[in-house]
Amino acid sequence: MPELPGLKPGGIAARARAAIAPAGPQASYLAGLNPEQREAVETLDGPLLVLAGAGTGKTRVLTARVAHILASGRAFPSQILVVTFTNKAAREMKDRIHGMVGDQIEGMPWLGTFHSIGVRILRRHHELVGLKSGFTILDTDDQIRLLKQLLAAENIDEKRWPARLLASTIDGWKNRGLSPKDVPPGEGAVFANGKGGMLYAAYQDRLKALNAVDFGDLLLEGIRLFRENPDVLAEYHRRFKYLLVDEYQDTNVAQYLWLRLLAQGSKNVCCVGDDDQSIYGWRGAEVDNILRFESDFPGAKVIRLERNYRSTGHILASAAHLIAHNEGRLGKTLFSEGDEGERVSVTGAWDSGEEARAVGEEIEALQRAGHRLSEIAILVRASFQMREFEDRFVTLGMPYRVIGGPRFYERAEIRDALAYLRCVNSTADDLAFERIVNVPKRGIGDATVKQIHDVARAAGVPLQEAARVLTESEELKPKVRGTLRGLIQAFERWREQARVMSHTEIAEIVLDESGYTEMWQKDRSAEAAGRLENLKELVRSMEPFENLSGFLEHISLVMDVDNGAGEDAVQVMTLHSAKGLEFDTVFLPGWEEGLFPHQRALDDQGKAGLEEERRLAYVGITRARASARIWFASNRRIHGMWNSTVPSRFLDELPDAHVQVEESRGGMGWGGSSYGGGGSYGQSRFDRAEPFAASSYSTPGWQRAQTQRGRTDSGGSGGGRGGFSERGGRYDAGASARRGPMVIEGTLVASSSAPSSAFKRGERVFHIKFGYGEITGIDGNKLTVQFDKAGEKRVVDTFVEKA
DNA sequence: TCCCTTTCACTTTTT
DNA sequence: GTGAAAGGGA
Repeated sequence: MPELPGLKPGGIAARARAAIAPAGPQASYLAGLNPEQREAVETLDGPLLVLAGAGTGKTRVLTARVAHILASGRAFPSQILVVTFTNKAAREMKDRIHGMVGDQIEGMPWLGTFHSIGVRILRRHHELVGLKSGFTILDTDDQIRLLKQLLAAENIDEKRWPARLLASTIDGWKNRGLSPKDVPPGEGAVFANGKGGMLYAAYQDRLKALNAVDFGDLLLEGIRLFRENPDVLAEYHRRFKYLLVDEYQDTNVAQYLWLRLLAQGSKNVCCVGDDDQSIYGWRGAEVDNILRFESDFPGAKVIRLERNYRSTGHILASAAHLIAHNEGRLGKTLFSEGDEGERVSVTGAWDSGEEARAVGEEIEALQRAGHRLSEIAILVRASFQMREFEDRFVTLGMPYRVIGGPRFYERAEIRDALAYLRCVNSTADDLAFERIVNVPKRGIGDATVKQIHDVARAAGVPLQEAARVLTESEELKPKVRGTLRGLIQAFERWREQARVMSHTEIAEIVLDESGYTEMWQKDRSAEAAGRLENLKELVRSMEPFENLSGFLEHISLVMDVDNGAGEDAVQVMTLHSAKGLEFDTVFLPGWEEGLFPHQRALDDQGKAGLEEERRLAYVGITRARASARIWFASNRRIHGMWNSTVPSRFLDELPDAHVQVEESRGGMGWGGSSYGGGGSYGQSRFDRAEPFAASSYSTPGWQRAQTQRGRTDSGGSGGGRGGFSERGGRYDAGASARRGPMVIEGTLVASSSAPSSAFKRGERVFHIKFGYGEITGIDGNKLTVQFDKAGEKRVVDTFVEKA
C-alpha cells in the first residue's frame, strides 16, 4: 500500500475500515466466534466483565474487540487503552491485532503493561509529581542496596531486619496503593521496632533525591498525579474512549485504583479474567477485584465464556471437579464439545528420583510414538524440583528447555554491564556508579567509597563528580587516587566517544576498556563462558534501538530475550510460569502434602492459601490438551533430609470417573504415607491402595530401588539407558531373597520386609521426622506411634527404627 | 582489601 | 545438600 504523506496512518485506517467493511456479520474478525464470544466483542458500551475460563478464547475476544472498535469507527487507535501484565502478553496482543486490522495501524500507543503505560504517563507530567525529566527506574537490586544504606544510617541491625524484608514490606504497601502517610501506624511499626513507616518515608525521599522511581511508584505516583491534578485526569478521560484489561484477576489494589480513576471517564471498561486462575495473591493480586467488579462498576454486564477449545472431556471434568472445592469463586462450568479423550492419570513413585526416571521413560516412549517434545511439558510447584528432571534428561540425552528462572537482565554480568552504560549515559546515576566502581576489582574498597559518599553529600553532587573532586585533593592514597582518576577519565572519554559512535560500538568499547570482559575471560569457573556469551547477547540486543538512552529507557521495563524458542525440547517450568500456555501432554509431578499444596502457603495464608494452591493445580491440569499425568513420590528430600510424604489432598479431590490411578511400573508408589497433620488424609484412597501396603517389598520397583541404592556410586550415570528394558528380568531375579536393613545415605529407610512387623507394642522407636515415640498399635506394616513431641501418628514401619 | 570459612535459608515472580 | 552472603583473618 502506498504511503500517504502527511496523514496519520491510524486514523486513515480506522476510517477506511469503517467505510469499506462496516461491522457486520461479514467482518472477518467476527468469523468463527461462538455466540458468547461474539457478544463479548460486540458489547461496547458500559462496563463489561468477561469471565473467561481456561482455554475459552480469551485473547481472541480481546483482540477481536479492539478490531471491532476500530472497524466500527468508534475510536482511533490512540483512543484505546489496553493493559496487560507482562510484556509478552502485550507483544502477543499487538501482533494479533496487527494481524486482524492490518498494517495501517502503526501499533497502538496505549497498548502495554500497567508499568510501561505508567511510565509513559509519568514522563509526560513528571514535573507534577516532583521528578525531573529522564528519571531512572530502579529494579529490585537497586532498591535493596538503597535500603541497606538507609538501614545502616539508622543503625538498624541488618541481620535482624534484612533489607530484603523491608523491600517486600514497602512493595506490599505500594501494591495496596499506600503512600508513606497512608500506612496504618500499627503496620508501619512492625518493622524494626516501630521504624518501618519512617524508613518508607525516608526511602521515598531518597528516591526523589536520586530522581528515581521504583516499579511500585510507576502506578502509585500515577494515582497521585490524577488525584492532585483533575485537569490532567480529565485529559485522559477525554482521550481514552475504550479501556481493556487482560488478566483482571491479577490486578492489585494500586492497579485497581489507577484503572478506576481512568475508567471514570468513558465507563467503557472491559475486563477479562478468570477468578479460578488467580495465582498471584502472594504478590498483591486481589481476587476481590474481580469478585467485586459488578458492584465497583454499576450497570456492569458479565459474560461467561465456558466453552473450552483446548482440553478433552476427562481433563476438563477433572479440573472442574477439583476447583469446585474452592468457596471464593464466581463459578463457571467449563465444557467441551470434543471427545472424552484419555483419563487423567495419577501415579505414585518411590521417591523423587524414581519419579524423574519414570517420567523420563514416558517421555521417551512418547517421543518414539512420534510426539513432538515441544508439546510435552513438566510443570512443577517449586523450582528445586526441576533439577532432578534436568539431571535425568542430561543422562538420557533428551533435549529440554527450562522456562523462567533468573531473567536475563537480572544476571550479575548483565547488571554490571548495564551499570557501566548507565554511568556513561548519565553522570548522576549514583547507584550504577556504586555498583561498578570496584568491578572488576581495582582496589577501590568500602573505605574509599565511603569517602566519595561523604564528599558527595557535603557538596550535594553526584558520586562521579565527587570522585573527580576527590582525586584532585590529597586525601586518597596515591595508588587508589590513580585508579579512581583513571576510571573517571575513562568515563569522560567514553561519553565523548558516545557522541560520534553507535551505541553498540560504545558498549563494546566500554566493556573492553573497563576490564570487565577480561575479568570473565580470566575467570576459571564454569559459568564464565556463559556470562561472556550473555554479554555478547546484550550488545546484540541493543541493535534495534536508536541510541544508548533509548535502549536504557526500555531495558528497565522490557527486557527478555528469546531463549531458543521453537527448538524441539521438553519444556520444564513452574506452574506459575505455565499460566497462559498449553501443551498436548503435561506432567505434573510432586503432588504431595507440604509441597503441593505448599506448607508455607497453608501456614501463612490458611484457607486462602489452600484455595490459591488449588487454583494453581487447576491451572496445571488445564494446560493439557490431550494428556495430563500427575505424579507423587513417597519420599522426597527436603532441605537435604529424606522425608516420607503423604499424597496431596488434591488427588482426593479429583473425580474417580475421570481419573486413572496407575500402578507405577516402577511400583512402590505408596510406601510411606502417614506424615501430615491430623488423620484427615488417612482416608485417602492413595493410602488404602492395596498393591503396595502388604507386598511392597516384592514389587519390581522396590527391588529396583534397592539395586540402584546398592550401586552406590552409579546413581545418575548408571541409569543412562532407557529403563523399560531393564525392568522385567534383571531386578526380579532373586528379589525375594533380599532382606535386612537398608541404609540410604546414613538414614535408615527400610529395615524389614517380613510380613509380620518386627516391632512390638510398647516398644520405643525413632522416626526421622517425628523423633522418638512409643508404639501403641500395629496394623500390618503400619504402626500407630505416640510420639513424644509430635503426638500420635500412623507411620509405615519402614520409616522408624528401634530406639 | 581480598579470600576463605561459616552461616543461613530453602515457593511462587512481573515490572 | 546446596548456594549465596556475610564476617573474620591474612
